Amino acid sequence: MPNPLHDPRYASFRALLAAERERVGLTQVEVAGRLRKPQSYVSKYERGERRLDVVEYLDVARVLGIDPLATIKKLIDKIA
Amino acid sequence: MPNPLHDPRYASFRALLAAERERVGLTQVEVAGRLRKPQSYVSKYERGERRLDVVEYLDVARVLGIDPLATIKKLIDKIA
DNA sequence: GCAGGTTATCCCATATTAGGTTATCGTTAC
DNA sequence: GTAACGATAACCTAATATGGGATAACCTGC
Repeated sequence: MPNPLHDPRYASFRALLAAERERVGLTQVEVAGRLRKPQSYVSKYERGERRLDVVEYLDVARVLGIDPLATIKKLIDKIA
Repeated sequence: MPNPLHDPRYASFRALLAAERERVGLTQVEVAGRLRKPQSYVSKYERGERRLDVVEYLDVARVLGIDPLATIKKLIDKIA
C-alpha cells in the first residue's frame, strides 16, 4: 500500500484517468503499448499504486488523445 | 542523481516553477511554509531531485497563487 | 465450464523520498 | 575585506516507492 491511496484528490485523479481511457475505448494493454511500458504500469497508476508526475501525465493524456488541460480542469472541479 | 534530471521536459518544468516563484516574490522557505514542508522539499523539486505528481503540483500552484492550467499550458508550449 | 481478453497481484531488487542538519552562496553594512 | 544574514544547495540514511516480468483473478460470450 503505497502512496496517498486514500487522499480523495488522488482517488479522483485515478478515477478520472481510468474513465477517460474507457471513454476513448482503449485497454490498459493498448495504452501501455503506446507508452512503451508494461500493462502493470497503467494498472498501477489507475489504482494509485504508483503516482504520475506532471510530465508523465502529459504523456498519458497524449496517448489517450485527450486534452491535458481540460482533464486537469475536470479534476480541479471535482475536488474543488 | 535521481530522476529524469536531463529530460528537457523536466528541465522546462523545473525552470518554470522556479521562475514563477520568483515572479511572485516568494522564497523557498515561504513556499515550504505554506506547503507545510521543509525548505529542502522546494529546493528539490525545483532542481529535479524530486518529482511532483499532479496533485502535488496543484498544491504548489495554489500556494504560489498562480493559475495551474495556464502554467501547464506554458509548459506544453515550451516543450512543444 | 472453457477460451480469450482484460485487469489486478506478486515479488523484490533497485531507486526515490523525507527531512533535519549543515554547507555554500550572495548581498549588504561597517 | 569580513561579519552577519538571508536564501538555496547539498548531505545523510531510514523509510517508502517503483519497475516489470510473471502469474493470478475476472469477465463475457458461447
